Amino acid sequence: MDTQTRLLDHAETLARTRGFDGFSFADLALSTEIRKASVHYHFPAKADLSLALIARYRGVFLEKLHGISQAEPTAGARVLAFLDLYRAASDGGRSLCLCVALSVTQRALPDAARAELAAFHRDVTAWLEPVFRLAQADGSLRHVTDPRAEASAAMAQVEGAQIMARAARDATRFEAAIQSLVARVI
Amino acid sequence: MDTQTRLLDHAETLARTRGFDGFSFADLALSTEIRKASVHYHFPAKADLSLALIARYRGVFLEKLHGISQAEPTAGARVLAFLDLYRAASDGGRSLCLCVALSVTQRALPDAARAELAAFHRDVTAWLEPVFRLAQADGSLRHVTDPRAEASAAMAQVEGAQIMARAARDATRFEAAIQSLVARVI
DNA sequence: GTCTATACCTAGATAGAC
DNA sequence: GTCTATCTAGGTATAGAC
Repeated sequence: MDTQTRLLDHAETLARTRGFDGFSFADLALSTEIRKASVHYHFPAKADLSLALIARYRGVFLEKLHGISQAEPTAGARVLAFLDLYRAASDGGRSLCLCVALSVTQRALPDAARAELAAFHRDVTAWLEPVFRLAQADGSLRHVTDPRAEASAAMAQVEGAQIMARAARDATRFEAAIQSLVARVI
Repeated sequence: MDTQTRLLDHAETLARTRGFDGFSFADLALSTEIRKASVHYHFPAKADLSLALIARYRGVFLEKLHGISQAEPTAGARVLAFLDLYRAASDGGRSLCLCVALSVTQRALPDAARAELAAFHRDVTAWLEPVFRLAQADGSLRHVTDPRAEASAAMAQVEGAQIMARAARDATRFEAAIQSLVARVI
């Protein structure tokens, strides 16, 4: 695997477990076993790293969503698979979705990274909305009256669930927070 | 107003707008117009400040919740008032509830602060659960089947809504993310 | 209680050799 | 592409005068 990819992999893990401001190029250098200056060769500034991270993450995540659409015919099954994605990202409260991890970063991200982040949110809700619309048609999820509102709400709920699990370092908090959605699946 | 209180007020604002790691004692000294060393006199380490902040915040927030219970007789009205609290805390995407701001902090909080944070989450969901139970009795909120699950979900939803509004610096994201809950009020 | 001054450390980033 | 060495800025914290 090339150095660039290894750096992104380790940086993603660090950003998601400690927050983007919670690791330094020194930490990244340690975990990839190269020197700090070499990290700067690949990513001159941390701002460059943030952009590369979120851009890659968005592509990979969208692929997964499309995979769900192809594998699951019903809206209920798609929502459950969506929750699986975020459950995995939460990793028992040890980790956050990269999007959440960067969203809560204090230090100003470069405009390009902020735009990627906004695009990520837009893409995910844009994927969710037709899922809830499908639910109205196939009846595999109860009480859907406004697919657009449901899409926003579901995203907020999984993001909040990750935060709660992380604060308590307790995986069951995530489950408790999404239970109301799971229970609506027929 | 005494210095201690002024320090806590400014520190709370800074923590909620920039994140707890996003301000330094130097920033706090600047905004309160005393010297950095004097800040250290009141709060020897930043860990002490985190604990004082969350402990005070929990008390104040619980007071507000009790106020809602007394002022609003129906479950629907209580949920709307609860949302008002978080809408105000979000301040158009410029701010976060202190609890969220500290929950997403990268740097390890002292155990006592972590315990306060967990207690805050526990207290709020403990307040929400009987509200949803009341909804089942008074019919002022649609589709409540599991008050306990609803309490967890509502908390996740408002926390996630704050994160989304903050990431986009856009107040309408908060509204969009809680719309599904608002629409359930009769 | 508040101040000036300072010590210590870490993070981000660059220079220049190999 | 990777290294050693170094610079600078800023954050946390303390000493000691007033």
